[in-house]
Amino acid sequence: KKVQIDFVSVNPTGPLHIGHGRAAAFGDSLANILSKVGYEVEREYYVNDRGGQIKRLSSSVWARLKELEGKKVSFPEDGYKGEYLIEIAKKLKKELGNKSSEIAKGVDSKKKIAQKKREEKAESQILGLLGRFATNEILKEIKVDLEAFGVRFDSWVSESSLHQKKAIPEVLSYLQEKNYLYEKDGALWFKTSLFLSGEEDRVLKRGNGDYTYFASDIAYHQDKLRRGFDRIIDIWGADHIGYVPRMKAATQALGYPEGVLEIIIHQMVTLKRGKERISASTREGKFIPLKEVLDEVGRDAARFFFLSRTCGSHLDFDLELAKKQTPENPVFYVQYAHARICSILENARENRIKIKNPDEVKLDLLTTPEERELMKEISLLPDEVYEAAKSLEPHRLTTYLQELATLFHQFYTRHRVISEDRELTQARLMLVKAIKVTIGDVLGLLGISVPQKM
RNA sequence: GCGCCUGUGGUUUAGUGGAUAGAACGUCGGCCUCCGGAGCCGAAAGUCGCAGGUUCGAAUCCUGCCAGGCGCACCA
Repeated sequence: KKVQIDFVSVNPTGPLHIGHGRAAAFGDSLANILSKVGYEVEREYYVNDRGGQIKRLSSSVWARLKELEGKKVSFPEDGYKGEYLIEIAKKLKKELGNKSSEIAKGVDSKKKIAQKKREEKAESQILGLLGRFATNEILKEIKVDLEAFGVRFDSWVSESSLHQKKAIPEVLSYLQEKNYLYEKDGALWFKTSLFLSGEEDRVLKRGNGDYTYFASDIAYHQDKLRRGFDRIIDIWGADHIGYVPRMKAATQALGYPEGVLEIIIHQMVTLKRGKERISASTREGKFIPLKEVLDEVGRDAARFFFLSRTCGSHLDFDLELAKKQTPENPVFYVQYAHARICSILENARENRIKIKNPDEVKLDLLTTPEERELMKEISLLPDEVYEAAKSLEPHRLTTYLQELATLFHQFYTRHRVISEDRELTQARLMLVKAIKVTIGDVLGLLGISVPQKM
């Protein structure tokens, strides 16, 4: 069966921040888990590279560009205030050389009213150019950050490619045929209320002829559904919660059964610095970049932290605390168990102990409570993975790993693996090897590294 | 105002209607002749937001209330 997971899909208007890290860790790990239980999984990133936000981005870049040229500008009120746009403006200036300033000058100086039309045209052209450049640059940064976080996508689909394919008018005429649309106040509306009581009808095509985001999103989902997936999973932030019913209604309108589209909402990550709460806003430029978190607490610790909690819980991320906790982070507890086992196996090798074939080893020698608990725990692995896949909850696996590591550390302090008793040594080496494989597999599913040494 | 989500020791949290609610951090006290002390053992710390209800049995299901988060556009 084929499943597609759409996650992160951050608008290319700013770098990834801490909240996106949660979605990235969650989606990536979920993809690993589903693939482990036999699904053919595709990871997709949808790029919203059109619309009002890109216009705002463009004018923000333009303002930064003018600033660089020493002009006083009033920064657009609803613009993106983050400093990353200054870097992009610098880059833009370098690549375009003097050309940009000439164009900007031409537009800036409004001399005659007759010129106004031409200026407006030039302005929209420049903004378009700036928008494409900035979007591109930001997307590049996003890809670098994702790579550093160990997340790779199989497929990137952009909103503008849907426009090029004329996918939106196509899907609208389909809905029109089905009689799911109507005109009112010069706009084209979708009968959401037909599918869900309590939902209001929504505009798909505005009075000025532009399509709304909802319209292109319907086209996008139709495109996905046509690609033949048995399941489509969208992972969205809580700020899109109100959008869920609408999207599900649209899927039904397109003639697909309820349940093909699953939408997982992960709650926001609220940032704390001591007692002060900071809401992560890209627009205001107030956010902690994911990159910064990775540099400070590390990829493994960050992923484990995000994956230790249910995605429905509101998460307080205290950067100071996270940094402080780094050496005590449970991820090291688990990794340490693995490294210890590697060290035991290395020790066995140095003592020239040959590890026998499984069928030659007397496992019934493992009779201590610690050994029995460990064997029981290891045998739970398939169930744990299956349950994590079924419930779409990767965090079960972090809990499992901690339990397994605890049992191992207890066993380790109470019993020696390598001893005079050769038969017992063989049995324990086998046990310990099984634990190693188990920890390695699960850490792999979580996208966390599996160190031989620490 | 309406909708969705969340409330579990000081802090961060796990918990698929079932036994004495598990951990981790922090606090206090122990454990290195011997495979890695990033470890182990122990202690203090909980009216599972509050109040009802369903049930033989509720942190878990239902209702109401309180607190916090996120939404409620011809924005994306």
